[in-house]
Amino acid sequence: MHIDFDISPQDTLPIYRQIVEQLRRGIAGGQCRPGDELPSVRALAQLHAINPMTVSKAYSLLEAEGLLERRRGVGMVVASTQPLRAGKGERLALLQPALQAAASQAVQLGLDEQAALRLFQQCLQEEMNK
Amino acid sequence: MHIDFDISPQDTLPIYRQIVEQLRRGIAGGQCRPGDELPSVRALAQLHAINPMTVSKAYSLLEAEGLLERRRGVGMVVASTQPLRAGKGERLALLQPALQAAASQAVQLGLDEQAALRLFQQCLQEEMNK
Amino acid sequence: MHIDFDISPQDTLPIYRQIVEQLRRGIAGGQCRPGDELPSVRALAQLHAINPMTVSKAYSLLEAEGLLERRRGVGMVVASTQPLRAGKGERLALLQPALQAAASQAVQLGLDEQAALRLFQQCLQEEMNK
Amino acid sequence: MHIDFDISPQDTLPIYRQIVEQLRRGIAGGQCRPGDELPSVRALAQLHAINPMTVSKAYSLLEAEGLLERRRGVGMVVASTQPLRAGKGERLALLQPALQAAASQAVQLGLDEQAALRLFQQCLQEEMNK
DNA sequence: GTGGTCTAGACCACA
DNA sequence: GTGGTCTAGACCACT
Repeated sequence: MHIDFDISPQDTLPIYRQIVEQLRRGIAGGQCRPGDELPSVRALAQLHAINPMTVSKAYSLLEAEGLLERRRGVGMVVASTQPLRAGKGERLALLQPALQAAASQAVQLGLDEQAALRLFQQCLQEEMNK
Repeated sequence: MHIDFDISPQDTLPIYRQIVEQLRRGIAGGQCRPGDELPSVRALAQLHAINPMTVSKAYSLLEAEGLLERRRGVGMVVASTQPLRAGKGERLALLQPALQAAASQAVQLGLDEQAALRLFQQCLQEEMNK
Repeated sequence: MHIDFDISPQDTLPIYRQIVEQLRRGIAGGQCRPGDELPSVRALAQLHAINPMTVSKAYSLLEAEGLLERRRGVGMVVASTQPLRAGKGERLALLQPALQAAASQAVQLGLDEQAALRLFQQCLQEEMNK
Repeated sequence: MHIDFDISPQDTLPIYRQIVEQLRRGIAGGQCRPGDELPSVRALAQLHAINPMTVSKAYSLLEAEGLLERRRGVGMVVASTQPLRAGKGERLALLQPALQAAASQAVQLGLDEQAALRLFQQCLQEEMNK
């Protein structure tokens, strides 16, 4: 598993939920495939200088959701029941909340559609070139 | 003042910060102009079924920031020291974080630029017709 | 809410799951009704001499499952989306795992059906007279 | 020895204790008799896809308890000091905890005695036909 | 080595 | 007062 989590402790979104959502997207997007082993709780905790329990909490939630499976004494793996990649509609649905929030902000800021779209396009291109 | 706040109690962003940020954008976007009166703490609290202290906390923070002024007997008004509307570059800068986050999510989901842009356009149009 | 939890720290079932399952049964059985307030995390923790986080974990899981709702600043209540009492088939399904385990043990112990049933009847009557 | 262990890795009861308790019941029930040879650690581990150390741990505990004996070159056998079969009262006593727990659950679920008994009878019959 | 559970205690957001 | 999040650290079960 070579997903690199992007953890921001000062984000309002709790750390464990940052992990949950990034992993959820990684699985839906096909970046993490069924059977892939996840970084160990301790490794991930140390890498981002956070507490192991915080990572564990995220993993447990995803296990309860059925996205991850626990292999006793081995670690967590992406559940074999997951599709290799979610359908496009499903992935767009996962993206929608973020775009709705951004659209709401754009309108409140009195920006026109074209300006907002151009900025988003620019952000997308930067992100893809990372 | 006819800014209509969009409050989601189950959002991870605390309610008082939802108010603060929406008002900040309303001022930057020119929707709220210097001297405009804000809804009273009680009115806003009742309208959204939230605690008056939550509203009060948001107003106090904005007052401390200099965006709002407390007028005795009148209530809170948008500070007269505010520009009528922030410059477009400034407003785009305020929008950028949300779009960067969305772009990052889109890439993690394995979505292509076109699909993401179309969805954003759709969100913008829905938001403008509210 | 007057559900009295029966917590055994030395049970192999983790404490937070003891709470989860007892509450699940209490709701399915109609003993806890939609809107009922739960004992506060701190109160329950103190009553059973366990850590508040243990209780909190149980409540969070039930919230994620949709059985409980969080009322900010007030506490947890039984979700209003719950039926007053689950259907009989559903409640029997919740009981089945325990009975299957007991049946397996009875067979391993070489006990006959009549003896096992009589003992269960006796246990039921004792339990009902509590 | 043809005791067939029923191992559930996802059960909250640790695997080594599942083995210990099933064997304890098999001995009490007369299914395993003094001198009976147990499956080898490796065989049992392979059969249930569990770690040999887990099986070994279970056997060691039972040896310490005096229920099993280690015979050099042969393996583990049921201790010759065991009675052929425990008395019926004793076996019922071993079954009681499981039934008490089930009875408690039935009452919490608001089920009546008849329904609970019928379900238990059904479980017993299924178990006997295995 | 893996994850799970629990504790004790701190600080935050909300009413 | 309510619950939420996080930390640091201990011990357990399993590979």
